[in-house]
Amino acid sequence: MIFGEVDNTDTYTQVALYEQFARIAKALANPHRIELLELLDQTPREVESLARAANMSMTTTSSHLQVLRQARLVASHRQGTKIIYRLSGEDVAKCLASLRQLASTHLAEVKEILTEVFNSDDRTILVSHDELLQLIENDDAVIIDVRPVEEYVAAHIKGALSMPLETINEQLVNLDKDKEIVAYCRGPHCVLAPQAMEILRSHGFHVRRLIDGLPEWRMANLPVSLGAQP
Amino acid sequence: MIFGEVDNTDTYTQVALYEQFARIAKALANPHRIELLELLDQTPREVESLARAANMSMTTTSSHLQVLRQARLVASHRQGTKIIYRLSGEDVAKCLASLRQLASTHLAEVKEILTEVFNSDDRTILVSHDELLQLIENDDAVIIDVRPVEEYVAAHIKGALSMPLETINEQLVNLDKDKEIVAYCRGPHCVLAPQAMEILRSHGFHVRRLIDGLPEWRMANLPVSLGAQP
DNA sequence: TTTCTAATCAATGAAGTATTTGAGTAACTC
DNA sequence: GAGTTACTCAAATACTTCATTGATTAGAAA
Repeated sequence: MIFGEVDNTDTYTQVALYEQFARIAKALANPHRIELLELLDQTPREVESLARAANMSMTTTSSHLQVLRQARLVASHRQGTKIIYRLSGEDVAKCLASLRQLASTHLAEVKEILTEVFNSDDRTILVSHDELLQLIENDDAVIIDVRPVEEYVAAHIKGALSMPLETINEQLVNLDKDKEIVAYCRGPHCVLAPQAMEILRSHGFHVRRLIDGLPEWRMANLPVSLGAQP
Repeated sequence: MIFGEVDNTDTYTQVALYEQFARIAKALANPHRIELLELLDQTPREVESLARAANMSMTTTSSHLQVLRQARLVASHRQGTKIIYRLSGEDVAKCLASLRQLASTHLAEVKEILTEVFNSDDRTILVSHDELLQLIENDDAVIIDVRPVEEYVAAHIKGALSMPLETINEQLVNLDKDKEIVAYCRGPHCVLAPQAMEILRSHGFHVRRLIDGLPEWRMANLPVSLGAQP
């Protein structure tokens, strides 16, 4: 065994590994695909639903999904005429979270957006998992899920009401002004809950917000319910 | 305040955030840049050293470093005529690790390479952090660092000998055949230590390997020494 | 000052990506 | 079997990325 040969072989091997790592990153290297992954982290769903939620054409959505599938970030199965896509594992969501974290600690642009949209988020307004659990147990607050109904139906925090941002104005009458409200949405960087808070506040409600979103709650093995609102 | 307006603003905001997350992923989406980051995770170093280690031209290396810097994954400072690059934070290495993990659990290509190169890695051959600490304390093993000298000088496991792969054949005479040997390199997917093991085994040594590499050891706050070998 | 070293910049062509349009296919309904 | 739904595939186009070439800059040394 000649030394040089081994060295070459293993240099190629190392490069092949770097290529595979980069392959995953390439699949993540597009804003639309990031959005698709975050949508799939809420619940598995068909192409049409993803296309609508991400505001893209079916063909474009489909081709992005192919890219994600080739990188093994998503998997799919057929259900009648529909094809249901899902994240291929929990580690995909973890990697996404790690990307988000990098962006929010290092990129000035992200910090700027965060202070702008989440400006109202001082300590006293963010609710931790533990605190929300307490509130649920003591029935001390109304918890509202401001994501689209479809996502609420797939999974929501136990006891939460569905109050999608699109229809929140019509549902305000059902809310008790004397009770504290806790809103939540898709995750720590989702703009739905902050926007809902603004609307509710302008109507005189006292509202706080969960520190992250449903996927994090689910991953922490905290109580989740399925199905539509009674 | 009209509802539609707010919705639009915040849709744009959300898209802007996805763009920033994708910006980080784009910077990671190239095998050479992954390699540069792994090299920088060993130790900060100048462009020429990176170019040599990654087997690229200075110009190409420099331009990849610009891409990494624009995504704030690396930072740099001048030292005389040289410009020293470094990772911009610990979370960069963590994100890389998360990418590697994704690739090794989901990509068949990676699994294949891993079983091929790391085939000799059954349980009994991998040494954990705890076990290596024991071995160091009891002086029960010779620990060898098979990375290039430059990286050994920057930081190495306390008590380890520098035995770079390139010169390992000449250094074999210094090794005690009756003592156990533990090799380590840049990380869990670095091919240096597995290759060193093969060479040592073919010469009749009993050798095992650390489960990961120096960066992980350092991050775990385990004992590290600096400087050249006495 | 001139000269050297280390690194960046600017321009090019080749290769790869994203989106649209239009055609094609699998499964279900009637 | 005809028609519909939900999706994928193929070709065309505009755009981006990569490596290479040669030129340029900042700082150190002579």
